[in-house]
Amino acid sequence: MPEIQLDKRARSILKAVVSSFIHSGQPVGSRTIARAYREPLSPASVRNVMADLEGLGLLCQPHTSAGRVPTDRGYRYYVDSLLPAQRISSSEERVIRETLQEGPEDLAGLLERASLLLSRLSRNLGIVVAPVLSQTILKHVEFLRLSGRRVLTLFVSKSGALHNRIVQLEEEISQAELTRMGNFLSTHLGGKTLPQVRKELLHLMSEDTALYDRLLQRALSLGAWMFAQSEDLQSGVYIEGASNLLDRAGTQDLEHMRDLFRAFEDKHRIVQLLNQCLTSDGVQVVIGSENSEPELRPMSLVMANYSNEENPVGALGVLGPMRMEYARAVSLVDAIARACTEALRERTN
Amino acid sequence: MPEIQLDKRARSILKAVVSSFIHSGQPVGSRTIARAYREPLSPASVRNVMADLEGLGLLCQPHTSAGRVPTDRGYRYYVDSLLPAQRISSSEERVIRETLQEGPEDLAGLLERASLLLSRLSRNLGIVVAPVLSQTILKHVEFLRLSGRRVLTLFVSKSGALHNRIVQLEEEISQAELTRMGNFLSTHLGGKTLPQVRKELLHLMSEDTALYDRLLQRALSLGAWMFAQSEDLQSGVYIEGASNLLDRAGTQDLEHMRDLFRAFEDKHRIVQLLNQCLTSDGVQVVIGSENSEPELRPMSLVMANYSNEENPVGALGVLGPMRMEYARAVSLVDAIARACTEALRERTN
DNA sequence: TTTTAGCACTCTAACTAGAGGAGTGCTAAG
DNA sequence: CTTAGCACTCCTCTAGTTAGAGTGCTAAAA
Repeated sequence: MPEIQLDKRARSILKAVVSSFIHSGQPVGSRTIARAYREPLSPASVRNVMADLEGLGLLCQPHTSAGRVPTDRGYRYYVDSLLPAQRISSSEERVIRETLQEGPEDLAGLLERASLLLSRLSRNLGIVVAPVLSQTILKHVEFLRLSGRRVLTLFVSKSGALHNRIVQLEEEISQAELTRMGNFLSTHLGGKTLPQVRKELLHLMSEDTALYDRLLQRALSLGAWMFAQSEDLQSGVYIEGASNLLDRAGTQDLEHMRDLFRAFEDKHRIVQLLNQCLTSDGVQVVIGSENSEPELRPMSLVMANYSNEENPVGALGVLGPMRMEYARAVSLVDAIARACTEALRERTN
Repeated sequence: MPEIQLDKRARSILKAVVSSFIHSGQPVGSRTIARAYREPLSPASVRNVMADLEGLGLLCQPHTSAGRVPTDRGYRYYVDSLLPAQRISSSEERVIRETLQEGPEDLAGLLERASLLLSRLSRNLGIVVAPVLSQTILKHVEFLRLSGRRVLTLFVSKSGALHNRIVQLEEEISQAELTRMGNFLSTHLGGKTLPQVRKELLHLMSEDTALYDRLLQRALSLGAWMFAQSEDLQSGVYIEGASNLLDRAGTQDLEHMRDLFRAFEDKHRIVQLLNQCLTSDGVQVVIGSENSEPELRPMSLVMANYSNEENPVGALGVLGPMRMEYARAVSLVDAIARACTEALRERTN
């Protein structure tokens, strides 16, 4: 895609068109722009510029005698080069900090609250993806005998996330023995990330098995099972505010909405989509057809990652119509991502 | 509401009208019924009967020259007296059993699967409410020191449900001490239901405090905090299949859908709604305006409860348009509720 | 007494035609 | 380079018309 160079007036007019369309949802005519322009400029002049912008593929007309509407590339230019600097209001900032730092909940609660904030404050769909397991630091392992050979295996991460599964053992084990097994694994594996845990387990198992009593051998194999599986443990996705999307949808968008909702039933795809931004910092904006998922083509996604003390671990964002308020969404996502990072730090210190 | 007595023909025609409307979604004319009738009957005769049914408030016309549509009372009569006996197919039955009994997950996973089954098999919205806390039997208490004075408190129920919160202590406690506290509470409170646990805690605390060392006193107060709060721990709700609802919605139902989705963001209300059926056995059907929630008025809800070995503990159901396939929904909800009860029994034995 | 054919009537959905209006592109003058 | 003027396009809204489905009523048939 060629770099597009626009002179000052063209930039100014493009910005006005996009802003106006975002605000009204109606195609923007030359008169509207001319009126709103600071130095008086005739509609005809505006039309000339708009025709140029259309030639560059930044604007288009729904039909010959309608006003202009931004194309995907138009939005892209707007977001990249024209976005009015905006900070979230200090009162909103405060709400965010208080909501995310005071909660008495576990990690899941924190993330759900974050998603709710994204949704409420942007009036769009809020999405939060839980920390990836590869960055999760193991804190504690516990085995609880539920009944007979049924055992609840659970581990807690340093940031307070809780993962659990139920396993059916081949032979019964007493709770006392299970407790010993849990303590053994907690002591030997605590503080490591899950990939490290897996490696360490393999290492321990390959050592001269005579060193360990039979119980601990079993502990190792149970641990291996637990953490081997943890790859497909779908890390949670927290989606809030579906009704916001429906609110803005016109009657003809109904089909899009159907597809969209159906797509959202496959959480795996959402995770992958959001986790793209684990590798690069800052807020990212994906506009309309740039989207890899066909169902999201008529939408835009504003997203960023959040970190534990060292690395990006999870992602969050706002999904809305292409004519969303990008300036606001960007500052909002940025603020909430930072607040999540902050809240995570507080938990682990 | 007066008992309505209908003769054989009227019942038969009402049934045909409701069935036809459920199937087609179009107002049903007298010709349609006359054609589908086993013994040939003229449209005029059918019209007479239909006029009677309209007089009884069981049918109505969208406008003078349209066919008939069932009223809420019409659906009610159909569900109460005309519902064709139907059992779920044996292959579906098998899918349900396998899905709900083989899963290696915790309780949350089981309930999510149940919700997914309800949604997929009914092509409507599936809703499952987690077991109420008042019936939850405590299995184990655990305290984990996350950092500084931050402690993850968690308890596990007999059926494998896991509840956790994070608490900020006034003074630091070592993990060893926390473990002792957890063991103490597990031993003294395990096997009791949560209300019993609360009572027992109060009792223990009121005893001569000199009997206990300081640590155990702290354990008691932490436990009291933990379980006192557990009342507002929103028991989970698992809702799946929103896109199904959208699929059937016509363009003019868009507003209803908005309201509906907005209502569903308040999970508390959903819990209350479903938990109504904890007190009475069997499948219950709530039709249209019978619904207590105004947003659900254009919808119908088919629901039932599921039990642990003794008592009803949770509820599940299917929400769909008033013209849903009641026969199928009823048998489906019944089957899945039974399967959940069964799966719960297996877990706790 | 019950059923049915016939008929006039009602109301909607779909189509057509025309008026009004917003907005454009082009041209020529400032 | 800007702008006024103008012809043109195309959408949207309204009103009027038609076709069709379905009804209720009446009177004849069973």
